[in-house]
Amino acid sequence: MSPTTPRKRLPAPQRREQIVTAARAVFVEAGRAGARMRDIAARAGINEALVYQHFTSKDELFEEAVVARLEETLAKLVAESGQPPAEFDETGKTMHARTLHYVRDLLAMMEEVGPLLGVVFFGDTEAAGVHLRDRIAPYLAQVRAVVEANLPSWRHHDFDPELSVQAIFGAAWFYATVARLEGRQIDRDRVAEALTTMMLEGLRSREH
Amino acid sequence: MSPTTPRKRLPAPQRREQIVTAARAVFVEAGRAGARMRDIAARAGINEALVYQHFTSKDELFEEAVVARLEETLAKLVAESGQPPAEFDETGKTMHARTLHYVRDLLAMMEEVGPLLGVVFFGDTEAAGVHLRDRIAPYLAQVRAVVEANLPSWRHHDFDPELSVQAIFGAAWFYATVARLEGRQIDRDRVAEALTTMMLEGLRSREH
Amino acid sequence: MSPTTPRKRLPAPQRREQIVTAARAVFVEAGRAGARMRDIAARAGINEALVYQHFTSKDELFEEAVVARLEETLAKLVAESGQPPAEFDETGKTMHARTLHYVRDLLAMMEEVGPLLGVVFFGDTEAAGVHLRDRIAPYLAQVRAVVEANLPSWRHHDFDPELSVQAIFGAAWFYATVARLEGRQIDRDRVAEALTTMMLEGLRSREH
Amino acid sequence: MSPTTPRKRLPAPQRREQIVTAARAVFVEAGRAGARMRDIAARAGINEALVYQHFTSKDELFEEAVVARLEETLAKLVAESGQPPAEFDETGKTMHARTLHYVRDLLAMMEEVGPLLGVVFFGDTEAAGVHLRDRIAPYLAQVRAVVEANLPSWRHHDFDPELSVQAIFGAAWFYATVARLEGRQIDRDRVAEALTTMMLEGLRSREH
DNA sequence: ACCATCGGGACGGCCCGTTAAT
DNA sequence: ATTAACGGGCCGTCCCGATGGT
Repeated sequence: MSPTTPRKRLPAPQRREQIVTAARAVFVEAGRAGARMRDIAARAGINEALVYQHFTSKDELFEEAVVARLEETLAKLVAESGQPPAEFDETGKTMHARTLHYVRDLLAMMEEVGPLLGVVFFGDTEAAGVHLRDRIAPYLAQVRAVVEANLPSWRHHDFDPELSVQAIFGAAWFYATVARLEGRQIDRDRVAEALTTMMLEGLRSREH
Repeated sequence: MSPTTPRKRLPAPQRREQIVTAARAVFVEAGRAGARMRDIAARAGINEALVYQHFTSKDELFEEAVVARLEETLAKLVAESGQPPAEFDETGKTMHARTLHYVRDLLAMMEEVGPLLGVVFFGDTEAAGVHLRDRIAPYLAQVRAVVEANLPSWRHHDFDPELSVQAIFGAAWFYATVARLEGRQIDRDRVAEALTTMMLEGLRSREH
Repeated sequence: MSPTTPRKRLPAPQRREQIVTAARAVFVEAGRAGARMRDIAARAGINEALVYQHFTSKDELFEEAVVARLEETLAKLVAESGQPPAEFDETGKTMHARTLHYVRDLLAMMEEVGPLLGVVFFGDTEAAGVHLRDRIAPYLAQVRAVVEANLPSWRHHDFDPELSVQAIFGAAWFYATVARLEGRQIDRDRVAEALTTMMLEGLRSREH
Repeated sequence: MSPTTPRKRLPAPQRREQIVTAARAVFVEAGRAGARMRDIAARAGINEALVYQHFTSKDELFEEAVVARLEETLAKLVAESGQPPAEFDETGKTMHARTLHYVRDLLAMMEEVGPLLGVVFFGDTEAAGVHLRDRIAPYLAQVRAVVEANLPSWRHHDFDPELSVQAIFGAAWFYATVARLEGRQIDRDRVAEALTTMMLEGLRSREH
């Protein structure tokens, strides 16, 4: 009906992708259980039965549309994050730059998949636990590993890398979530800079 | 009637509370749409119809069990948070103590109502927006107001109070969520101290 | 709506019975898979959901409405069939009378549950095999046992009791089935007499 | 196309036959309504849509695969059954031989199409009535006619030919059905001989 | 006033029989 | 001969009113 959605006879992979996209939107809007297969089909502009020619169940569709996408994006983020340290970072500028880069990517990712993370975490507690352990925690662990590998290259207080990683992750997630729900756009550069500075330098200043 | 289940006649407020508690648990486990009135009644150990004599609908029950509880707890947190500034905090110790106190309360709160926040935020996008605006954002705003009121009393870099408040809020939320899903306990004192220090002093140290 | 079906608030056992009766009729009319839960509910004059408060699934309903009923009726038939032999039956009159009695009961039973047997046997092959083995064959075996116990009491050719039992069973079944499908009534006395005579005396006469 | 399944272009009649055979098997296994077009296609090793290029509907396929086949086989049975009487059959041997022949053919037929008969009779009552009247009863009538035509040629008691024909038909059907469901093979010669003797001579012996 | 049983409109996930486009 | 598509319907269940007992 709408001219944007080509109505008929798509090759299977395209159709799959289309369905996955529609499903993602509906899952985000209504939650895991609240999402209706009918709505997903409708949003994809197709018949409900057709969905079942590409996915065997709602669960499978959720897996592909939400969980897999979330994982992929996390993987990409982590892949880009960390190189081994260079020489000792006397001024801390390198550290700042690298953290800033990571935080900006993190924010970008959260804009995209933040809702997915929420849907996974707060859709069904049992499933959430499994997903966290199998698909999400490993990436957090990798980021922590990078942080730890970098420890010798800069001057820092004693701190818990795992906690720090989760803190910045959570900060970005929440900030993106609020912005999304308020319909605001994120000024990624500004926010990333602010978060990075806060983390590395702290809010308190020790000189007058 | 059956000898196995001795039915009890409870006064209304008690019954309500019992139902609300059961409902909260089920909403957290299964999400807003995924929660079944059947399960809620079963968990409260009563008949399904009885629920409807105390609450007119699932929505009302959700409101009371999840949203209202969330709001109450937030209100309590905020109420405890901020006094007007004392004299100028030269060493920053006062600031540290007050922040630490807040973060510890925040963590405690998140353990309790973190899941509720998640269920509200990721259950139904439309409702989430409204809840954020009407019931949650105001409290964040109050915290920010306290932060701003305190600004003259300590030495600090230039920073965005709103962002900082959200960052710490998100950090605590995420940390509590992960711990819950992993079945871990939170060492509230340690974590609060670590988060506070990170925020105020930063990770980087400027002296060798 | 119809005055014959009392519309509301039946005690559970009555309701169950009502549903079972309706289900039986629909299963017979449309076959196991062809029967629609909607039609069953409609014929019972109730809502479909109510059916599921008394039976957990279509399969369970089939079991109770068709298989259990079939088994019960078979059990009753068999229970009435065989006493141990009396003294030697010189003229064969006793044997005739007893066989006649059995065949008449058999015919009566077939009018009632013949269709059920058909639905079980030709609804789903796999299930049919199980039902035959577990619920029907035992009764045929019992009848055969009675026949065998009676063997010494009358003068007979050499014959296979099992085959004979199945033959008369099948004959009665088929006859009843045809009559039902043709909308005819069975003249039970006449048919039982004819079948009995045929079995015991044969069609051929050896004297002019 | 795919290397695993070499698709073959079959001439139409072959393809039809292939489909019909598959359909028959599925109809027998699952009943008329329980049979799925998908399963039929799968069993024929072809695509589901292809079925619809040879048969316009499931009903037509049922007609061809089940009803027509049943009718054909019945026709063949009847065609072979009855010659006009020879001279008077004093000893009854000829009658015995001819009956035996018929019963053996009947058994053979039942092994093949017994299930089809069941599916027709117990799939849908309404259709069953029509099929009985139009396609099956006529053959039974023909057999009865043969029996009646032969009446003067042998010495017999007074009996109802129609009932006798149905009795032996039902006996054979039931016996074959039980054997099939129990996974047993039928010893056609022995069973035919036993049934024939039982019918003609009866079970009771009048000499000591 | 509190509680359970009985009852139903509406819809959820899933898929069946069938048609068009290629 | 295949791949893509869909109208409609099935089984099962969900949320919720009435009705009746203690």
